[in-house]
Amino acid sequence: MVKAHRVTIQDVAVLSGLSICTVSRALRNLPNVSEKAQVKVSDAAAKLGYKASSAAARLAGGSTGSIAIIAPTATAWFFAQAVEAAEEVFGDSGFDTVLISLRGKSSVKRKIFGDLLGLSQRVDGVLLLNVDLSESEVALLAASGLAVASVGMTSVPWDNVGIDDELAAWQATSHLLGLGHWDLAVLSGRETRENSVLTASDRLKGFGRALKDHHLTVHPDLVINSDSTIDGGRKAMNELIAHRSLPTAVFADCDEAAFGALMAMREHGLSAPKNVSVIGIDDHPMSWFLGLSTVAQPVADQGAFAANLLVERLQNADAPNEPSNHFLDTKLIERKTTRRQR
Amino acid sequence: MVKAHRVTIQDVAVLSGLSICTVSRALRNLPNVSEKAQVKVSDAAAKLGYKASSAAARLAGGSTGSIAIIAPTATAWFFAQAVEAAEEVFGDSGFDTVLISLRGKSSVKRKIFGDLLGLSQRVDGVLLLNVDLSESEVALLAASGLAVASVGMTSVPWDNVGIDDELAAWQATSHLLGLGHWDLAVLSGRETRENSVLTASDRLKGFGRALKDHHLTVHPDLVINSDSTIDGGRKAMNELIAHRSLPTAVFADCDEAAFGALMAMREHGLSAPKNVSVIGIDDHPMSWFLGLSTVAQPVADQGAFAANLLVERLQNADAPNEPSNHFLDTKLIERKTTRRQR
DNA sequence: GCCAAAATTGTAAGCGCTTACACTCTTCTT
DNA sequence: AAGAAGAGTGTAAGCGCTTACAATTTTGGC
Repeated sequence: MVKAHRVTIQDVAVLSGLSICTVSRALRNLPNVSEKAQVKVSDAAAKLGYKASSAAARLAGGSTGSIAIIAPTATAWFFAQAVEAAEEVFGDSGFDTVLISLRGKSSVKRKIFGDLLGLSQRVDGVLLLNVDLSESEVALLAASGLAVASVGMTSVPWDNVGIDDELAAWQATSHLLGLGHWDLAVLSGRETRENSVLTASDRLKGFGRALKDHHLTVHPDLVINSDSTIDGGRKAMNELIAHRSLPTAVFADCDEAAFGALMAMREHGLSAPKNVSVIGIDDHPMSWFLGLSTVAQPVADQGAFAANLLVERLQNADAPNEPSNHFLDTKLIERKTTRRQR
Repeated sequence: MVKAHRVTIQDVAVLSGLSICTVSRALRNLPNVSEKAQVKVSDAAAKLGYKASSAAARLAGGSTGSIAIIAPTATAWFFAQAVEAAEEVFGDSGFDTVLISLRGKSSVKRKIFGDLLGLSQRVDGVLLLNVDLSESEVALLAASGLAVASVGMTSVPWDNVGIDDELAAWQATSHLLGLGHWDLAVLSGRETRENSVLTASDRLKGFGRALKDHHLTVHPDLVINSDSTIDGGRKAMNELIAHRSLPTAVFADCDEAAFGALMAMREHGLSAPKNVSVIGIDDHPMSWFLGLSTVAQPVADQGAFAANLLVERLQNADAPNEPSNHFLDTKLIERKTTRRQR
């Protein structure tokens, strides 16, 4: 048996009786290739099971065949869902997915932006999931030559998919207000300059707008910073219970934080909706079980949608249409952790 | 301003006054480089901010600087945790992480193994998370030239980290038995030939062994196949409730399935431990909240540990010590979903 | 039918790195 | 002190692909 030799473009060229150059063009569907040649090449490539070496392609100035997903974390429910959905789209389109989790470390983000050239050497595009970027970082990325798309980011010069975070928060808060609550606290995702969940500020805005609609104002003491995790929600709620006056209702800006809040309440012998009404955003699979009222959002859809936009950009780099911004619908789901305030 | 030109090894060579070749060797810490040269090169590289092009390196026969993580899914709690922990280790060691989620699709696995050569062209190593491999696939991988490590896989010719799944299941089951239950059902992760959670069969074994220790036998009707997800557990439990006689206790082989089981019970007006005692494995963050008895396992630790082993192999390819197999400890956590059977 | 323009195909020069091999100095031997 | 062995360094040939640009063939107009 002959030594396993990688099938190269050369082999395809020989088998199809054409030059390497023509093969290269045919394989990439470039113009100026006759149909005959096109067919011959695809046949030969198929017969040989040829797959271009992404390393060689990249080195010569072509594409790498991989896309990076950058997310604040890969463990939170939202991100795990979105990452997997996007990975599926990328995989089906023949791209490798490079996962980069910021893990709350500004150092990771700094490393990436400090070596954007390096990144662009290794991937063709970047999918950002709720990454809090400074203006200069946005500019850098936009100028990097990388294709970019994002989930949950607004006013950004590339395709974006998300929900209307302000509206979602407004829906949740209005639900509480409609139930007669007027003493509300909010567990709001941390918004550090460094890296955080961008949606948090919009959600806080929505909370504020709902209050305003009811001629109420936001009391700073009742805006609690909270990591968007179960533990974060728990700590935030504990703080609220321990150090501040207990409101009659709490809006957590994601379900996991709401879970944590419920936990904290339980630890203090409190429960929802008896002592405090609680509502979240997400419709996490556990929410139904816990009876958590929430505002549902399609998560996997967002990831897949954005991934598709990115792939399309990559595949027809020639059609430079405007960056688009898509909003997916959210829906209030009333369950058992919220009830009318007497 | 001069056009941004990638800093190449050539630049480093010129600045350090040495040949490209020496620079290349120095940068990779190969032998036969004088200390003087070593210093000059690192200085020059640092000053220039030089980073080798992984594409060029790979093409020339060097390493790619990336590692693939292959997991049955990226959304399940266990995998999300392990993936992130491993990604952190890889990132800190300068490797890119390529995420490949099988998503229960045998086609994905087939694609990978059908083009292992292609994979080995794109990554230096592979971290397998509970991937159910056939013997031939194991052989292929082992022969692929890729460095391999895994989590939760046994009798495999590469480094592995896991828990003693059989023991964990035994602990959970024994707890139930010790409480006086003898009519037990098990929600067991699906073990299709294609791709599934490998640990499932070991956990089933542990369940069986515990029964045997108590001179009981496993009743096939009470072994329910279940996806290792909330929804899977829910369906499995629904099936159990609807079509089979209700046991006094249920062992779910992961916490998420246990959550689903609890949900199903709730839907039928049942609750744990009143009607049925329920125990899982994992110690998911929600388990405490739900009072779920379980067997805790360190998840991020497993991912990080295995990732470190892999990185070490990659970094000293010269020291070919035996593949090692590490077991991390598990611990029974008794909470409120299990109680003594009267 | 003849010639310019357009369409197609081929040639060859890299992309930035690794590595076999040749070469130049140092060290030890004896 | 001459020669062998070894350490350190350089030369040059690729790795498999893309892409100017040159060469060739086809097309179309008159």
